[in-house]
Amino acid sequence: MPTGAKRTATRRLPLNRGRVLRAALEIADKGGSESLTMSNVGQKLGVESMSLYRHVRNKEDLLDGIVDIVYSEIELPPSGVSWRTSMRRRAISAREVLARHPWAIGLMESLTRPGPANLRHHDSVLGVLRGAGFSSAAATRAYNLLDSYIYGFALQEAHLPFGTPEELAELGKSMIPQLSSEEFPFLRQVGIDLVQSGFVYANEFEPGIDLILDGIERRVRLKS
Amino acid sequence: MPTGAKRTATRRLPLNRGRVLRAALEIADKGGSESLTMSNVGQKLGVESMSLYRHVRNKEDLLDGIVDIVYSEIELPPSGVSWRTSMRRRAISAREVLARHPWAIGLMESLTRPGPANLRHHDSVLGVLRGAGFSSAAATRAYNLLDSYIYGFALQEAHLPFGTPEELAELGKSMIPQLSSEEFPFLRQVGIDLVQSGFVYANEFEPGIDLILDGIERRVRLKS
DNA sequence: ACCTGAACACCGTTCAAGT
DNA sequence: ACCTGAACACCGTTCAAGT
Repeated sequence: MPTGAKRTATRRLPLNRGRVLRAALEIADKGGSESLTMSNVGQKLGVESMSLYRHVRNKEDLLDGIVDIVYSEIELPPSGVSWRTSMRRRAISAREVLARHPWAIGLMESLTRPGPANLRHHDSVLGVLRGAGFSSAAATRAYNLLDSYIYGFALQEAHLPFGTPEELAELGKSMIPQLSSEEFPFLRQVGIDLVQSGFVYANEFEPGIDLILDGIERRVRLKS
Repeated sequence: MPTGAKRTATRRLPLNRGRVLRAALEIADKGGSESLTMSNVGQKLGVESMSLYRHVRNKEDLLDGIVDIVYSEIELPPSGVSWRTSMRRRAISAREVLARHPWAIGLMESLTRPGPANLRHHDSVLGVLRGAGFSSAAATRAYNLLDSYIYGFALQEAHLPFGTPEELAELGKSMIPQLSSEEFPFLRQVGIDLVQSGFVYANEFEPGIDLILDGIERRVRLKS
């Protein structure tokens, strides 16, 4: 009788939207968005892919759902500190979350149909900026500047073929010799210099955010 | 005899990589990346999808190819002007090209396997910055700041459900009433203000680039 | 109430066979 | 030399039928 007991037990846990979305998110985290198929999600839950359609309308709905979960992981901008500190903390959290779920960056179409976590997040950010005296136009501009930088940084980071200086060094060893000094002299030289100085892409994020916060303070905050 | 003459004539044009890539690019421009299937590309060329494999290794190769074409459309940074002017012109061109080919932004994975246009572009940008006295580290930082902003801006622009103030107004009419004043007060207010003032997202790009160029001038150019 | 077998339309891709 | 028919493995999705 105990034959297949475990499988049956696993099955007994009733399926629901939350379990489906969590399974999908784990699959995407592990294998990227191309591994996220309805069939894989079903398998992870001990169920056929067709069963999922009772809990999500279709794959698009599933993607919207997991993108909103990712959004919910981003720290809301703290209150009780200056707008700069608050925006800085939020930006760092956002990049961290996107680095953890790199597949999510390419799924921004979902923002056309924002989920509840997304809306709440937007409202909080705008609240902090408005509370610090930004006009609606200035708050929008500041928000857009920060998010453009954050998403663009994350987008590039997600597709970087190296992370650690060691990986960069390895990549440099194989790539740099292929860059002819006549055709790509600057690329070659900069590549050599970066490898030699142990460049770490991730360290570039905070100086960039500070530069942008500076500009916002200086040019955006009290405008219109 | 003239039966099918035209079709035959079209077929006579020998297939080659360039024709395949150009057809693929047109399809993506017209219908987005989800309409870009091997079958559609073949159809556009009067050929079965299997014939394409003589000219591209596989679909990934085809995507790499069209992304590099997109890259080639971005204006190289002009020389003979200040680094700021040069970077500004390049940035504006890059955003314009990405707005014309919004599907390309999600295909950045291809940057792991950069094509010739991509390499040439990188080399030119680094050349301008190095020529203006930027160290390798400073040039990398400046380049990364600009590109993060450009890509992030384009990524958001590509998924914006509105372009013109009229579209924004229409969207506002349908969305704003759904935002409860208790749950999303700031989002609601900012939405109302933006609609009322005729906000145009695209106009935000240049002030943002100028803010970043300012920061680079001030903080990055002469460092390390 | 919840799950699935069978079926469909559509992908990318290979390869032997056609011209 | 260039193209294609047939075939395969894999998608997302619907729906009638099962428990």
